[in-house]
Amino acid sequence: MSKVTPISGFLEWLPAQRYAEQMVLDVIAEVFELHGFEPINTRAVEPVERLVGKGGDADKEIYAVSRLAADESDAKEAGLGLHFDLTVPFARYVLENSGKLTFPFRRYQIQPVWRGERPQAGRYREFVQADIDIVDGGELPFHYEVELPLVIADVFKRLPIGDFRIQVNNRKIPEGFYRGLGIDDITGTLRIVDKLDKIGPAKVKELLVAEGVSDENADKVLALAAISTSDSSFVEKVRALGVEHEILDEGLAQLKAVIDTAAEHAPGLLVAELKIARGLDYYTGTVYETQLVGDEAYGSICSGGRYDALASDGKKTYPGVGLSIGVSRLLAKLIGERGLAATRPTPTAVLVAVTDEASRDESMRVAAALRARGIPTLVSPKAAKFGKQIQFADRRGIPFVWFLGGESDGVPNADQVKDLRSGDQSDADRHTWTLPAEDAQPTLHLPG
RNA sequence: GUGGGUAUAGCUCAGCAGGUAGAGCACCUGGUUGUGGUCCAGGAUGUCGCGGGUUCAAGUCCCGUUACUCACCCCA
Repeated sequence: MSKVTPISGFLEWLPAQRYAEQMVLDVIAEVFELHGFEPINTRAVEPVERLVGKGGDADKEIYAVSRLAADESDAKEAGLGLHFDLTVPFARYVLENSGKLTFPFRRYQIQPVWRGERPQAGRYREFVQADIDIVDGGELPFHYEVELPLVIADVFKRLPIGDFRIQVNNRKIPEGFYRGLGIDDITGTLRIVDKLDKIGPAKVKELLVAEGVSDENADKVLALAAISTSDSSFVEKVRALGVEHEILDEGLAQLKAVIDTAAEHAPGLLVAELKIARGLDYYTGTVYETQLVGDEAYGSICSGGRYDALASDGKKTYPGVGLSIGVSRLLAKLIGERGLAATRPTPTAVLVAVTDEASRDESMRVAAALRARGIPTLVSPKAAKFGKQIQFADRRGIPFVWFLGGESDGVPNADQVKDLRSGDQSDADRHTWTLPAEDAQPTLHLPG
């Protein structure tokens, strides 16, 4: 083999970083469960035909999976591809298990997904998503669209990720608004408006006019997109633009409900942002997008929305609403750049020193006693000088070193434990000694 | 898929008018004969991404190639 090199777009952490990531994942799962979501996992592959056409123009990003030794008989089987999100497999899962699931079904799912696109900052070819979705057969009550962002807000509030902002819009607002203006190409218009942050209002207007939108209407489209409020005052601002349409009314009422409820349960975290569009194909109601404050250009770290037809078996349609946390993107920023870390870099709390190889058995007994009481413990690999053994622990971030008492003149001495941070060393009993509270359960912290 | 940048020690990088490779950090040993972090003194380390060309001589110039990276598209 030649030189080992990283593969672009595939993120791998060092142990301390992975440890922090794991703690984040634990918090996410825990909060999802607090909100009544049940865990599922789906296989990594789906038939290619189920994948294509389901994710906008994701087709060209799908990784195909085949055996190296595949021959013609294999070619007759359905081609397999790695899933590029968790929604498509979930939809399939719902259909496959519809008889065994109870609806409305609330599930969470934390898994890697794969997209064969060109990587760049915050974009990977393999990344982890943490999804929650609520799906029902036939009709899905609107109130779930209010509930979901509150779950996400709860997750983020429990993580030291700094300030964040969940932006919410409702697809019915631009749709109704555009229809009220007489614009028919809803998706095309949205697609152009979606570029607002990148190219600015002047360019957007140019593109709109080029698409046949009148100068006056283009201004109104831009005026709508400019509306951003943290309370329900956006309703009056939209009204002030003087456009009337039934769908617009519905959208405004729904978005108002989301924002009003959020004002009570997650004050300041949700913003009505009428320019966001999201996944142009299948979203039909509320859409969400989340930015880290100060890193808005980094991209959304949590997105989703309402779709009327998550899945359909021909007879029955399953509408759903879901949100997906881009765990890899979020952590590449927080762990990779902002230094988010656990309060110690390793799960190990104690290194039991080995005085000499003859007493290694005794060191192992100490370790067993500590482990039995839930204290992560490692026995020193070598009976090196104590200075070396302390250094071994220190370099790994193991906070405590345990020394056997041994005996002098036939009288046993007490074991001792040393706290490497303070240098304090004192007698300790292997059957009763416990970690200080702050060491018993490492937590996440963000420097600065 | 399109366009730009980079590629030298484990890491961050320097090197140039073409003349057989350097710094800092990290690492190892000792000072410190069983208690770390500091300090001092020593020490090891490179197919200079790969292939070809020009040249007496190429890390340095030219061509190609691969990988990484940034941006566009789109998205978590």
